[in-house]
Amino acid sequence: MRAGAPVRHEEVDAVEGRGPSLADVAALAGVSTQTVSRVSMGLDNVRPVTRDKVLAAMAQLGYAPNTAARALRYGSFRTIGVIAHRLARTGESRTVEAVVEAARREGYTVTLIDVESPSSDVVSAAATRLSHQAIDGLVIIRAETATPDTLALPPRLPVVVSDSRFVGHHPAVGADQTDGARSATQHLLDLGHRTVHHVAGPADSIPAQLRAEAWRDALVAAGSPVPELVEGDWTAASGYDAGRRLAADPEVTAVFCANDEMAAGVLRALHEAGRAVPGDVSVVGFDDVLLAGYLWPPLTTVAQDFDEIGTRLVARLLQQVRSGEIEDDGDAEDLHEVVPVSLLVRQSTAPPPA
Amino acid sequence: MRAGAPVRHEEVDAVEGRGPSLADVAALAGVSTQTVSRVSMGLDNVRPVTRDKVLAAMAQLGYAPNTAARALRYGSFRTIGVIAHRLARTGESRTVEAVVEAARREGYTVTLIDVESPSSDVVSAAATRLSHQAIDGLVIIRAETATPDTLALPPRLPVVVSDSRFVGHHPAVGADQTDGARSATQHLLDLGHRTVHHVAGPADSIPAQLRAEAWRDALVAAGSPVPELVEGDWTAASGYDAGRRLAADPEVTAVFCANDEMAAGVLRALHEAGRAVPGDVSVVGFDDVLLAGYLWPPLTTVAQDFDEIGTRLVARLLQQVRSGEIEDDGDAEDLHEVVPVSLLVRQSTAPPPA
DNA sequence: TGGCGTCGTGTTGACGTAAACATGGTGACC
DNA sequence: GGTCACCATGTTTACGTCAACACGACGCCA
Repeated sequence: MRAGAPVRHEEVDAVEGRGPSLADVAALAGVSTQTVSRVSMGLDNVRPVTRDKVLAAMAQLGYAPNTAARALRYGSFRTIGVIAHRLARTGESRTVEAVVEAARREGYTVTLIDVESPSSDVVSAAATRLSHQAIDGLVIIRAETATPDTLALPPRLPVVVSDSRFVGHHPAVGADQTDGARSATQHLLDLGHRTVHHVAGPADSIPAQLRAEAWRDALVAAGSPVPELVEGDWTAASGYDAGRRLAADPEVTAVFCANDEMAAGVLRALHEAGRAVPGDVSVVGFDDVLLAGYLWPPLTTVAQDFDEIGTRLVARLLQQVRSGEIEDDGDAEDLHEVVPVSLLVRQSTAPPPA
Repeated sequence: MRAGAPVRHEEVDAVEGRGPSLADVAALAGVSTQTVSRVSMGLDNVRPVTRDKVLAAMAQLGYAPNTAARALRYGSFRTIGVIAHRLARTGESRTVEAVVEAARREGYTVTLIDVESPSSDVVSAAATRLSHQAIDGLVIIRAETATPDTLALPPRLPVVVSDSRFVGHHPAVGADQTDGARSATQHLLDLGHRTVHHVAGPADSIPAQLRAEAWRDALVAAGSPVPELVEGDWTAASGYDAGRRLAADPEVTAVFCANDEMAAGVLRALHEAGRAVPGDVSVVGFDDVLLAGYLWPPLTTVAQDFDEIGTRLVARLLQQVRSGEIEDDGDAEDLHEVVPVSLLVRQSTAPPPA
């Protein structure tokens, strides 16, 4: 039930720390509220003398427009909601930062919810919570394990998502997972490796699936044997575990990791096992996190253009907000924007040992 | 000028994708808006029969309460603002994540602004943007180079900050920088190093100053010579530059870096110079970023308890919000909460070479 | 000089909600 | 059986802002 949740306001109500309003400024300046409103909005049909009086009064009282009242008038909050999963991890914060910045350029602010789990019910609850707050649209970042069928979103709320499970349901913007994984794998094959091992993300994650698939396809296309993949959970710790197993196998000369954090774990495991990188084993990551270039050796990785993704997410969302149309059906092709990625070759990859 | 920025609303205005209101539901259910309001708020002084009629009408129309109107009535959005500097960097996202989570537990959501520069005017502008009725309180995370004198904040807005430059002006919660830097330095001295070099953060950053001071004090207290410090800008790249200089000096056997990212840069520079860590040179960082344990070698560092900091920031802020009092003066001691840090000894530190 | 546009400013009303107050009906108690 | 308390519900009003309209003053041109 959307509307049944009681909202307790007593404490806040008791405070009433309301600031000065148009009326207060108007009284002080000796003009009408409408004139103050005009000055506040920067309209030019106010005499300079009057304007100055009003500005002085505003400054004296510390006036700032009341967003709630404006939102009520306009039916718009100029705010977008963002649901992110484990903000501090991986590319999450990069994307959020880009979304925040893109929104700012458009005059929108961002309200953020961080969910511990990307499952449908948790994301649904977060969306409902946000919709009760003041938002005009919603950006869902990597609701990896949520499916469109089970995700209950408020009606009439524009939505964009940053991964591709929702293609055909909501507009999506995402990095070209497939091309990234393919070129990472191909890079290692081109260096002369017989095959490439893969440390994958969790099986229920769509990006993890796409990357694993592209890795497999690249191997098959090259006629290379396809080793069993090792599944991690995106964390460096899981990469370390995977790395220990891979390090024990002298056949392993090339590892493609589904993200940089797991790659860092693999690197540590290889170091501990005394296997040289890239001399004995080459390693490639995905994401280009800030520290990727300062791991040892500096990590070859697939760089996602987070800024571009954030910008396009916001653009796509505001397009819906402004048109008043929710793109919840229509041509699936149109709904999915793919942002190119680029392979950053650093020093963790080399030809296999002779 | 606080209120002068014109706000364009035409496009949004034209859309008017307004949902059903109390009045619509009331008309359909054949009751007054007030009764609908009571049902919507979950009050119990409504006859079950009437309630059911209203609930049915709500469901039929897909009614959801209008947040703007509620906020206007109450003078509160149940939202707190967070100003962060370079969200994707360092411990920033960890703190933001903790603040978001703590706010959620209290029934508040978080509106986020990410500023590119921590200077006074930029932060002031951000605060103004967030200001007043749109948020009930403001958390400023590391306004490192802003000073209380030049930082113009909206009046009557509860504020907490996460570093200590504002002690005596706003309540602050922060990690125990001094103890962290001291124990990091002492740890290296205890291992037998003659002295400890320091890669500092930018000179205008308060945490950087505190860490550098504590490092110096620890050396002086131990009767060790105090080498010239090397200044970085928190980035791994600057740490790398600093590391190249330090690596060239055979006298250097121990380096304390003001954050983990610069430590990562130093590690890379030492590796490239062929100096073993920790065999030839020991390195300590600060922050315990997610990858710290998976650098090579795993980095000894000072862990900040970001969760605790975030929780206390929110608690402190809501205390002000609820009491309606702004703690902008009073006992400076009371205004500054220090959260303990802990030294995590991993494998990047060892006794100096014989 | 009279009519008419234009410009600066004031007045009214509406956005959706909920508190405060008003009303009318029911039952209890003396 | 009359008074009173109480309960469910309706009516009024205010929150702050801004669009729409109203209005008076001035200047322009016929």
